[in-house]
Amino acid sequence: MPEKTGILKVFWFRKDLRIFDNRALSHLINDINPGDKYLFIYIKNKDRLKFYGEMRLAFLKKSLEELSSTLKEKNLSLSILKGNSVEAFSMLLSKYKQISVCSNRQIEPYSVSRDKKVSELLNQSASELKLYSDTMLFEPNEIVKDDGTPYSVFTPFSKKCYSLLNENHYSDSRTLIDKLNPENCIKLKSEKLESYIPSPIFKGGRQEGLEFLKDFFNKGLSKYKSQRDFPAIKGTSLMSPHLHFGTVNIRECWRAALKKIKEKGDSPEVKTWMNELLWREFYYHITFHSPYVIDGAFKPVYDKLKWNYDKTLFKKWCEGMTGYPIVDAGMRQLNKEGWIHNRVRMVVAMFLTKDLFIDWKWGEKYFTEKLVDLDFASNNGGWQWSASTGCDAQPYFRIFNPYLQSARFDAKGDYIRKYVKEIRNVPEKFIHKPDDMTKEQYIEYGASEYPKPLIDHHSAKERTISRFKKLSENK
DNA sequence: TGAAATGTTGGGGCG
DNA sequence: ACGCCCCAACATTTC
Repeated sequence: MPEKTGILKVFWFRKDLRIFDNRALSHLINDINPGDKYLFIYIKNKDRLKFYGEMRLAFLKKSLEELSSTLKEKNLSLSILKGNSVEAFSMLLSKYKQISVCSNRQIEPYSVSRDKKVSELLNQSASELKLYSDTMLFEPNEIVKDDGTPYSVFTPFSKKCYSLLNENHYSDSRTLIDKLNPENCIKLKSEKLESYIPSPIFKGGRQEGLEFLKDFFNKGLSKYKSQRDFPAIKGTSLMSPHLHFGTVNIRECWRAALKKIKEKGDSPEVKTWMNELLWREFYYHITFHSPYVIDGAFKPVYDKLKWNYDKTLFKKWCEGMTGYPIVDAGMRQLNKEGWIHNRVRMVVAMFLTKDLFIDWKWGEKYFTEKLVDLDFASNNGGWQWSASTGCDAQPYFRIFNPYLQSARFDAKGDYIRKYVKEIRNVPEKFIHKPDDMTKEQYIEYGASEYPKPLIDHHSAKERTISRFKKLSENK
């Protein structure tokens, strides 16, 4: 067994798969003395990755490969370790007397408890885990009401964000990677990553993320408010998976928005996007302050709702076979591309929870398995919003009519036609509600294979409202 | 980041 | 010409 050597400085990549403007990495580089040995790691934990869908694994692989080759260009090396985090650091502690680990803080309950365990392990060996703020513009304790308690409503939360926001929150931390002496970079045996077929939209890696951001800055940003709700148009930023894996960071997005405002003046179009970025922030903060949302309603009273647990209905929803074209188009896009347009995300979530009255946790789980951009906080927040179990519950305001949503946001049915091939030749007047066609018309337009609606929206809506009402009466 | 029901208004047809 | 009615379009309220 080799003799244990001196202090090792470790950078632990997690949801920050880039060199550029990486807060913890900037700190590490500043802390490194000329003779210090250092190591870059990513920990491949099979027990966690088994929850990832294949397209998401492909995204992760591509992003890690790109990160690794960026480091290689500087003669530095990324080591991919195996096991869970405690096992990986135990292994390092068996080789090095003392290690100092730098990483960027995560707020998900799982991550918080993992970091606590890692920290305790390291502390036993006079080692440490240092965490920095990078994933969000604000740390959860920074945005609180005047009485010190966290916000549970978005609008006042966002106002507080704007009032406190200054350049320190979004400035480039300038990661001076060139300062490192490559000779001191340790290289350990790396784990292999399995190959999967990527999403047709997102392949992963920082290069793609930057291209998307640039493209959005040039084309979509100044029309964001007016275009973002139409799923047939490329009106959204497509930054979500890159923000999740940190191939592009939140500050780069924020600076892009500010740059646009500087060039073109203050515009509600750009402001709307900034608000969307703050929604992400909001749900992160909610998750941090109310970790019980991982398996329960944000407002616990709604855990008393008696959801349906009908596997047959749920399967139809998963497959995009509900007979509601806009819902089916969304679910088929999810299955095929690992992504759904945000507007349609709300429509399918609303249909599952308010029409089929199936537990939002089932939908949340299915999205977790399928989405490339899956991010716990945004996904959970979005599902609870749709299910009316979250902050600002208000079930009356939270029931979409799938036909009206379809007619309003996909008027010509372009989006529907792209994913629901059975009805692609149906005329506009029937595309949102093929059920209005006669048998002869179904045949005439080649739509005979398309399913009849699983449920009647109007009666389903009434039933759902009465279930919510009953709950508030019993309070 | 709704939808449906209800209320209001104003222009045009028509007796 | 006038007033009444209808109804679309828009606004407000309610769930």
